[in-house]
Amino acid sequence: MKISRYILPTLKEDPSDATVTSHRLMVRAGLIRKESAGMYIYLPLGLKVLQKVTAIVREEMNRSGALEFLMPEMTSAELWKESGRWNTMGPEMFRIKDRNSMEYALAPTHEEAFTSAIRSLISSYRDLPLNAYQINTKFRDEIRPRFGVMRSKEFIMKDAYSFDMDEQGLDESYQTMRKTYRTIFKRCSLETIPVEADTGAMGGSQSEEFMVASEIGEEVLLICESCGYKANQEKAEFRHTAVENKEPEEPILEVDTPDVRTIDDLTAFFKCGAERFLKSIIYTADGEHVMAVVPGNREINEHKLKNHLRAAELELASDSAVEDVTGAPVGFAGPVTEKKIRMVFDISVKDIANGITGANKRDTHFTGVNPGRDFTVTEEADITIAEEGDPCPQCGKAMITRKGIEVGHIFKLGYKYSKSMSLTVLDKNGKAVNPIMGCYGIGVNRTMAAIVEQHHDEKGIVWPMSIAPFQVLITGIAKSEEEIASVDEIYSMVRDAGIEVLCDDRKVSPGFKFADAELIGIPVRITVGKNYFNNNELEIKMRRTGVSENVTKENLLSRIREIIAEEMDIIDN
RNA sequence: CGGGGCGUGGCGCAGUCCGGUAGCGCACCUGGUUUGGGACCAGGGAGUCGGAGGUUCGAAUCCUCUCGCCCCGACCA
Repeated sequence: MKISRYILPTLKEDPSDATVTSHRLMVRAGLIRKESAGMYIYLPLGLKVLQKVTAIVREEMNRSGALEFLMPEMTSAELWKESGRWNTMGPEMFRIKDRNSMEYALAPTHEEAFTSAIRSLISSYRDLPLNAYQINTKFRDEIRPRFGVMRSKEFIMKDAYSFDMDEQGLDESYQTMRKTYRTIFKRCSLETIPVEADTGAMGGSQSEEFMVASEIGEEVLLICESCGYKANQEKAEFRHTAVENKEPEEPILEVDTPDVRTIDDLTAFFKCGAERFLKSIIYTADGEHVMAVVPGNREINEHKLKNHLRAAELELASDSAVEDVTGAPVGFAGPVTEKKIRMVFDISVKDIANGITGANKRDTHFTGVNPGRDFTVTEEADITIAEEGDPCPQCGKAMITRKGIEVGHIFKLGYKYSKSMSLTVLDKNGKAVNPIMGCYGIGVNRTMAAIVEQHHDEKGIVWPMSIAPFQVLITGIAKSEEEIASVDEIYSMVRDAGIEVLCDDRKVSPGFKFADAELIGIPVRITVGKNYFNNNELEIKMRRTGVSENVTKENLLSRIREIIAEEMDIIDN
């Protein structure tokens, strides 16, 4: 391909709306253009990269034995009603109607669609195990799309769904996908960290997310460098050490605390550490009010709380609801009360001695509050967020935190969909049983953006050979007609050898071409200029290392093939 | 949805406070000179100043409403 016949709108200046490196570089290098908020156009160069990523995903999925499908993007409301998600999916799902008022969803995911499709295709245990997948667009009405294609309203996902006869089979399918994912990301030259993930309240027993460590990541990971425990903060546990030698109990006292509501206010007022307070927050879980009580120095992990409560919806109670429930304005709630409200205590609450808590009365707190004596720990669970430095749940060593971009997710679904949608096969005894399912997703566009995050320098993108839009860029610096013909001859030779090559034949200055070459990041650059016209020397320069070498025209092809093989080798090993 | 910011040729911005009929850089077109690290000269095309309404002799500028976009928080690949 010649650039003179290509659309390659590179930009010298950063787009004003791009805040992260991958977004900035993808726009500047002419890979993508914004169509509107959360929707992007892939220009020819960007599409090539996307196709390379897609090809790797497809190859590895096929190698794992999975079968590729292509599902409709418009999924009928009936499907979603069967599983119950028509109501629970909420505003994130785009819903549309046809002229006959038939309702559809623009698929945000395809569990229902695949379960339904497979239901009509299989009937015997002999058909299992089965892993069905597709590479297709997903639509999600994101609250806030951002970071370019990293989080968009429309994106390409590889989604796979496994069907097995039993848990052991599911585990095998899950482990196969786990391995496949590691291979896929490795082939994309993307370093990922698999972490334990939240499985949610709706069932599902095991789940891992594949994270790319990055400062712009929207996920927080807790990592134990000692034993290798890795988990998403939503899920991460930490070891609670029981306090020995508690202080002697003091009497409970009512204290006037005018307008002292927050933990910061309280520590200033009482001149003591935040851990002494019993932070009591009122939530609404599926319509029921719940008081969550945690030590004042810790944050509530709403995922853990939601899972513990087995709630579908969990949100902070409104100010008026708090007043109804506690009899006091927000800021004065506490577990010492006659009121009937469900309370969930973090497992470390029972160790607090002579604590301070709201008195459920305006401008009033209790001091000297002791669990067991002043209130009963009725319901106990781990409901706080693990933080940097907390002891690892496995080995007790201090954990560190990292930010991560989630590029893949594998999940043991269990029977949720096979049961709710009546997917059955006959087992060996002729009895109808529900297969057990797993689901496995990779964000393809996000993977592409994550690769740019991991492979760039101050001049631009540095594509790994495996997903580069072209393997080789020829930069022609020709003046006369003869020289132009000469560049063209080199280009034809490389192209005809089956090498993916882009030729910069534009009539612009060399510096301009070199700067663009670095911006778009094609791994190998061949400069055809005066050294070639005069001395038969072609310069090969590697984008990744900056190392250059000279070859003759005769040796060019063999040397390029060698370099491509070497670069692919680096990725594989 | 809450908080903050921004909408001016394709892109990046100035002009807005203090009203006088739109400008700069990049990109684009023509001609010429250059060209192994983002060349130069000359000429040129391109903007309902996000939209609607209002105030005014006169609005990019002031007022009202509205739409869009970006950033910070709760969802997710």
